[in-house]
Amino acid sequence: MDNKKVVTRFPPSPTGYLHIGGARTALFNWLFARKHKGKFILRIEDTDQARSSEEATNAILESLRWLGLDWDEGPYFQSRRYHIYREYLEKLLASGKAYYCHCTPQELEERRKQAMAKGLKPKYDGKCRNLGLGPAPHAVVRLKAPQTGKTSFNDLVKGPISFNNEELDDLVLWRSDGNPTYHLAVVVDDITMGLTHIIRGDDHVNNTPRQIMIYQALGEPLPYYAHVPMILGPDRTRLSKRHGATSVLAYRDMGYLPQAVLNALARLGWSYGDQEKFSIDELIEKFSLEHVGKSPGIFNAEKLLDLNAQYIRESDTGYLTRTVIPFLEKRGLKNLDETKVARAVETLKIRSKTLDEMAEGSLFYFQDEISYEEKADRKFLKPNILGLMEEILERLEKTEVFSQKSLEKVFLDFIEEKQIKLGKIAQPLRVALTGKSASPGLFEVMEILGKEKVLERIRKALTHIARKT
RNA sequence: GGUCCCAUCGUCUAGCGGUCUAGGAUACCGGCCUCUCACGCCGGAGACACGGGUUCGAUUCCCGUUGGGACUGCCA
Repeated sequence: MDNKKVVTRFPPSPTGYLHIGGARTALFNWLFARKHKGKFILRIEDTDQARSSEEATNAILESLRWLGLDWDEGPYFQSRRYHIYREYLEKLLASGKAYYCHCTPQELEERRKQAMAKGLKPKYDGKCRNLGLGPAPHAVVRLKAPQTGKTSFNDLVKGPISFNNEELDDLVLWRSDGNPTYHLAVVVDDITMGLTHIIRGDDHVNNTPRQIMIYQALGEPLPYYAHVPMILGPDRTRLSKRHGATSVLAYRDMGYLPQAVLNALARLGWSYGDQEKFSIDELIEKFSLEHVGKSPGIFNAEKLLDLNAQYIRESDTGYLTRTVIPFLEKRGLKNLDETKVARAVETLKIRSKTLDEMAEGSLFYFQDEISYEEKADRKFLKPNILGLMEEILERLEKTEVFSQKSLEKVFLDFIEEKQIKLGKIAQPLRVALTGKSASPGLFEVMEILGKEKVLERIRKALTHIARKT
């Protein structure tokens, strides 16, 4: 097995969107496969007909694509592979490793209760185990599991794990409705697809001995197991919808960059010394199961936000421009001039934590009319500034070249003459031009807005202030 | 309840017996820079759950306690 090509998989069940935890499992499998030049398979586990949906499948595929986690094979759908599971089931039946069980769910429920009442384990009591029953309308097929001894495996992240077989019971392999159960389908798929490494959430640790028993009953070699700790919500319970934004697509829609999400996910549970930032290539190069931690972690949304801000700061302006445009359009802006968007992006890169924030912060560049933030209006657009503003308007009217450099000169000369601080005039002007008290640098704003727009907005502010007197 | 897993700053984590008066990141608090907001820089506060061993020496190894999580389905 050691010299065999590595094969990993991501097997979501399409019962909902892809959440952070699932995405991390997918990422680890993907990284491990890429690192070892192996194969990464996508498999949709839709044996639960009632809960599976096509929308969920599509959302999962879209999430993986957005993250850039490409698969080499699949997506396979378990619902289309029943003949294979059936074939393996027959093998087990033929070899006496599995048997038909005629107990009804109600009977089982009853006996489970009784066992609990007596303080015994609520497991299947093995009633039909040696009855030699055949198929029947509501029969299920169970694995004839070993009842003594131990089932052990060496987990690649947790180390040796062992279970007493007395703890386990004869699990159902085939349901009375004619469908395979999860355990059978998983094991048969993993065998037939040639899986070498099973990297999954540690909520599966307890399932592992059952699955190992199926491998053994089938006489198949075991894969390596690596159980990654769960991701918890802030209340330390398993991450779920209750914890707010947990879906990958939600982060996309909030204006996160896929690299930032990937980076954050990788660092949740895995580490490489003190390094915090990794490019995809670096992740592939440096990822290893040995450095995956054993303890569960809480998803740190603040840190992701900061990482996102860093990636935005460092991203190529052209790329940011293309990705921010949908966020501007979402705000009703049409026919955007890409060159102008790029210039706006250039000024907002270092002050935006998300693309959504960037879009919000750049609205004033594109709107015909801006509105003043109430507080900013009250604080800076006061009558006492009228004089200075009129004077600077005059100078700007006379300024031919509206470049940052020349504008800066105009202002420096102006404050020198007037013996005032730049802030004195800069803040009121900022509000006049952007509507806000915080914005990119005044001169870059003016350059991008252009002379015409700048003059227009200053004049508008002047009438606005005049009305207050 | 039973089984299994886990336990370093609020959070993510480094640490694989002495290098630890425990390092980084984030968030928080000061300061500097400055036309605002950011960025950047400097500084601050903040953790080895507890109790036994093993050892010359434990954050690191073993056991127990406590705490947390997962599983306990004809769901995956």
